[in-house]
Amino acid sequence: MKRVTIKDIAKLLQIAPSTVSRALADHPDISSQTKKSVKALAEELDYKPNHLAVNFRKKHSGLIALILPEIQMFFFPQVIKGLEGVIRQKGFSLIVLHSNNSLALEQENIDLCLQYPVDGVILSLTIETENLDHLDPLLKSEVPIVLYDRILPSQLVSTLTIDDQGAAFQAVNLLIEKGHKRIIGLFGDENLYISKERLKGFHKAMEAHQLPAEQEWIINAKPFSDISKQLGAILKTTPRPTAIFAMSDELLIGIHSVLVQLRLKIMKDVSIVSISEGDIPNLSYPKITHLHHSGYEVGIKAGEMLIKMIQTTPTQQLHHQITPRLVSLDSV
Amino acid sequence: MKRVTIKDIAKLLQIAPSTVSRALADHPDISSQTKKSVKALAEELDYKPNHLAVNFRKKHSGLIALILPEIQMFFFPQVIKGLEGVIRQKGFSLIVLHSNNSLALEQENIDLCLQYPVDGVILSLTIETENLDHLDPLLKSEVPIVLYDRILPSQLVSTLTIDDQGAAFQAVNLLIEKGHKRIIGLFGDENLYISKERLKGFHKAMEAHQLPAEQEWIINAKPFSDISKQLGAILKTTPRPTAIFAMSDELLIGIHSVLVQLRLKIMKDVSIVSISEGDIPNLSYPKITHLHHSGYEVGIKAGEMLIKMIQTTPTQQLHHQITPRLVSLDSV
DNA sequence: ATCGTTTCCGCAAACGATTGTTGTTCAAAA
DNA sequence: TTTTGAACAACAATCGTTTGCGGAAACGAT
Repeated sequence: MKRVTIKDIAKLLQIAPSTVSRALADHPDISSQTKKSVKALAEELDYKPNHLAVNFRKKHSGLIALILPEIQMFFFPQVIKGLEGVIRQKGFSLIVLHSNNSLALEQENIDLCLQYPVDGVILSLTIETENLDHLDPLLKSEVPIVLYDRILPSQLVSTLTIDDQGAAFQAVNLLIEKGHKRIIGLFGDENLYISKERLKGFHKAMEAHQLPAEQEWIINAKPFSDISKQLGAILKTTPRPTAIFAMSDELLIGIHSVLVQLRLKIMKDVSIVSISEGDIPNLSYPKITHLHHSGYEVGIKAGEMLIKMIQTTPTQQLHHQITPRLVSLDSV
Repeated sequence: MKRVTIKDIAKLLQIAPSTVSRALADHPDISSQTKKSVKALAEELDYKPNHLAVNFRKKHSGLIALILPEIQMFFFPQVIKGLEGVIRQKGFSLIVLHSNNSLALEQENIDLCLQYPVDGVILSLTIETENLDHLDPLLKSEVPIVLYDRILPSQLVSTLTIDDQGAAFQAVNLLIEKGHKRIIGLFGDENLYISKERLKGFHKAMEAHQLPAEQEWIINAKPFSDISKQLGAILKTTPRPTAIFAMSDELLIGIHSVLVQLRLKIMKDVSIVSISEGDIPNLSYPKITHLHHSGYEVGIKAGEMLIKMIQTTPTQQLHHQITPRLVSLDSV
């Protein structure tokens, strides 16, 4: 079925297409009489403007790209949820691109963004990404970029992070204040800026209390790898570590099966503090004390930042840091 | 920075834009000489065709919409991963829409799909959706639709499901064959077709072995609700049920904290079989025997079905059912 | 009666690429 | 020499919408 166009309406009403367009847009040049009849007919014919044409004419796509390095279970769905809401409300649509932790794919995704072109990009970097050179084409085309979570510090693009160092510091500090001295640190891939920052926070907290950092108690997990062997081995040493800090939900889940296996009880045998999206800590028993890193909040904020950048010209780079909230539950 | 257009190339080469277009497309009407020089210059100027213009002209957007009723943690990310891969490979992009389990929003999302218009829709229904009437406009515009997972049976659109009844039957049957007679059933929202089907499978298995179905042992959980109280209460009755069937990962996770709380051991005290995406069962200890419902596979298949529909005309409705594989681990 | 001002609307160009049609050139066949 | 037909490329229309500009009509003010 052919769809109704502005021309159809114009022909039926014996007026010019331009008039129809303006009437629909409530242009002041058009009499309220004309507007009324145009709108009535548009309604009747169920006229829907053709985005393809509008976007072409207006030279923007109404598309915002979210480029993900990997599909995480816990964080990413919440980011999407937050982002989608903000974006749709402002009349944009969200397109999702997946880099699969490959720099080459990330590159390819950026090319795609340029071809559309999308109106903005929200980007979390792959493990392989070591600099931001490949963003140059986007920058040159003045496509706003928000880098979040897995970032590299830069003044050329906007960035959105949580206070990674601070969060890790706070978590570990809490454990130490509760009397723990032998603390295991579970981190993500060691090449990630975010892992480095959180590791720094870990070390800072230890140093602040003059505690030695046991190198063997720091685990850097590759994505999707099984940490149970490493963690199990450490938990069998004597004297046994009494607390674990986990920098993500993925790692937190990994802890569970190890503890059950070794018949260790959370809280009684081992205290845990994590940086988490929030669902998993509440589904555990006992519930896990954590620093709440809300993907939902990140999604919303990222969307807001990007839209602000799109709507202001010349584009200004924004930098925002979310302070994670300590959620004290039952694991410490 | 202004981007290079076909006209620019034409002007520089003193030829017509149409010639440039055809040269780039390897049209036989163009001499290889011309083609070579055009391609060389295009390369040099880093010419990228403007999707906005191409799509407008060709009357398709290259967009495929994924409409989700809710953002699940385990299933949905894998679907995206599979889908994104297939789709990008065929030159489409994925846009994600979220209905938040509201029929009104689903409706709105469908409108959006029409306005673009997208080239195809992959849809999982909300809890509130009771019929497919609101898909009519899409159907009339001949936009291919693949309904997956949360479907309603229909001949008007393509459908992709797993053998829900069979999976549940197999799971429960396994438990019964291992000697269990008192089995708890954990299901999703009772209005969902998918819950009904799996419940049917549950009952069929019970009936096949002449076991009574205890109505009180069937739990229908609303999305995101806390099942621990209900489940905890049932597990405290005597004689205690000895096995649990969970129809999803979300429910499976819920079981864990209850069991830890009641100091019940998986396998020793309570056997478990679930229908799962696969990650959670392997992260448990002991690992959970489950019927593997691969989101990744669903994503890929859905993408393939949709693309086949897009590329064949007139559009034919496809119906496919994935048979979940039993993964025997340590929980039975 | 004349000159501004409004008010309202149409004309036509434009966005960038694609494509049906027409035209030119050149060489081979008649 | 004329005809025929490849081979190649230009012309122009087109997709649906927006927008700068110009112009007609109507009205009030001088």
